[in-house]
Amino acid sequence: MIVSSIPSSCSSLRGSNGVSPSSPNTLSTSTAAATNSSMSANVLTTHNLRISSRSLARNLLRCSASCTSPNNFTFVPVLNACASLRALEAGRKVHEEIIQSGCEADVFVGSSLVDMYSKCGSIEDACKVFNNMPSRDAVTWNAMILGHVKCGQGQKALELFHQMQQKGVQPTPVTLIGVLNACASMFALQEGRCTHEQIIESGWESDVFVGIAVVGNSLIDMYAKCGSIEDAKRVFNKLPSRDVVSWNVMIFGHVKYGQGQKALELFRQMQEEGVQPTPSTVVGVLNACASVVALEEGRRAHDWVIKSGWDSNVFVGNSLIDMYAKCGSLEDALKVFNKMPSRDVVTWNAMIVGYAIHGHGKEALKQFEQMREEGVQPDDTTFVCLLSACSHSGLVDEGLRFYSSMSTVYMISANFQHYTCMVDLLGHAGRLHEAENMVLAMPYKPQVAAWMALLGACRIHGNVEMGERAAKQVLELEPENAAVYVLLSNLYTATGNRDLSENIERQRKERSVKKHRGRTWIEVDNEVHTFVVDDQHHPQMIEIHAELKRLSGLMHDAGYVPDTNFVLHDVEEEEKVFNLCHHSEKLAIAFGLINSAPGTPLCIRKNLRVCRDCHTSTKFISKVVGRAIMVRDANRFHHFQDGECSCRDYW
DNA sequence: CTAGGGTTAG
Repeated sequence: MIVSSIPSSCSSLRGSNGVSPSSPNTLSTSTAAATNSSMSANVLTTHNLRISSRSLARNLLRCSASCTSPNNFTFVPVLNACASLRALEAGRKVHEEIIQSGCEADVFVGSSLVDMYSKCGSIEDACKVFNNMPSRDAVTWNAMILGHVKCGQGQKALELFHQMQQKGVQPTPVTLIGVLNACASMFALQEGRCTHEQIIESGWESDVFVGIAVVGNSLIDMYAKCGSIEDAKRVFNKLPSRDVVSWNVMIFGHVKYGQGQKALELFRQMQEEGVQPTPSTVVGVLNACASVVALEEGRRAHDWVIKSGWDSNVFVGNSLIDMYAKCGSLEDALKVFNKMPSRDVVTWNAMIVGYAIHGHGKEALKQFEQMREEGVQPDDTTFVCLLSACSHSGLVDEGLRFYSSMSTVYMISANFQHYTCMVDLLGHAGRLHEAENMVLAMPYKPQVAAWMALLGACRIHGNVEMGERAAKQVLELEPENAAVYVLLSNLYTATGNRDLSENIERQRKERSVKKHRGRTWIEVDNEVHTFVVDDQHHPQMIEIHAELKRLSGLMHDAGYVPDTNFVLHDVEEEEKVFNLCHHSEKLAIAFGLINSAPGTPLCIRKNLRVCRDCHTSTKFISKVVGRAIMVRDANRFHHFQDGECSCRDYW
């Protein structure tokens, strides 16, 4: 009956053959579908997101303008369409018509308006509509809560939840999803726990765990994002029915907290249980591969992506680029990039970063030029990527130029990450005073990262006074920051202040600040192996130690002299006597040499920065065994070959 | 009418 109410001028927009996303007629067909409430707006949301929002919005407008008497049933799907296409202006026009037609007071229409405005990025308008509504139901409140979460106002979302309860409106499962998302977005573990308790106490738990996995999944996600993997696991194990999203959030949670291997195990387990993966799963798996340099495992995932036909998915493509770059194969990253049918700004950023971490600054800048030529608008992350590319390659002038053009040409204002990159860039280049001025010039309270970058630069260039200033600032903000003690102690040692160095170590111990353990990963025969400092538990430890002894002899003959003057900054115990076996990196290298075919390059990943001693000894190892060794540390790649390293900025 | 998980940087 709704269809029959559409006047003849709209009939050209009406389609009866469903929706075919690839045909040029999709626009008009689905617009009519949206106008027909019985077909629901889902048809439109699922099929048309790829189509230019402007042209669809035009069609919608044309349609709604020519319909003589639209009612509340016609407005809702039209608002939905505007929301899913982020067509704010079209949405406003529809709003005007709603006011004229007098359906403004309808709860359904009001809720849809709130939803439309918040999805189109105008939370102010959403609030205005909400405040003027004569009656609101749970859906209205939900739309408001979710709207605030999506625009980053988690605190406001929680306040709305409390108001909703005060007004006696019963929360629905969707409310809980919104509240849990709000907690996750603010890393508010306490608040999240309270919500969990509330769910149990209120007896909504039966709904949560039996009827709808979505709330359970949101709980897992909230715990994982707030850093409590243990709680996430507990909820996961209690879920009576797990779906693919339950597994996905677990996989992501583990990757994010440095447990890439565990994430890969979860994925295997998921397959054993016969759960069908989704593109999201692949993204999680590729992230996990990138985090532990599992190149072979990553390639297998890529094969499977192609078989599943997901290679045109932008998220998947972006993750593939990232995985290949972080696993050391820029060639494969570029191949994926070139084959992608559609790219977004993230695709370009990922490629720029790929070049950056490999120390190919010039290529990174070329990639940016190409991006501009193709008319892709850079975002704030693009500039973080570019500035770090300049920093890694010592391109100071270029970095300064990007920094200024960012705000003048691209209208992107500098955030604290950009400042940190600039401090790093200037500091590495030895322009310490300019770097310090950069920190002091930050328009907001300087963050720990900026002071750390300055301290790192002082360590490289041996500026004790400034280093002490920076360290003091960090400790005021984060007294538990172990890296400050390590860097400062190394700075003292490097400048011949042994007493001061020992003193700072003593202070660290007195305040019981624990150093992070150094960890190294290496993939051999499709399997990832992990080593920690002073590892004694590996089944092949005897062979590994024998190999290190052999290497040590060869290196000695080749002229290697260990630098015992330097505190090894990734060892747990204060151990100044040089010992090859301490470093997780050396254990991994020895393991790789024993277990892989001669001539194949070794690719290693560690969680801390490569220290000076590791750097020198790895150079020697690459020389005496004639193997290329690639080490990916916390920030970048170091390519060692025949006793040389491609990276020259620190040593 | 509202509804869970996804890509890049530090």
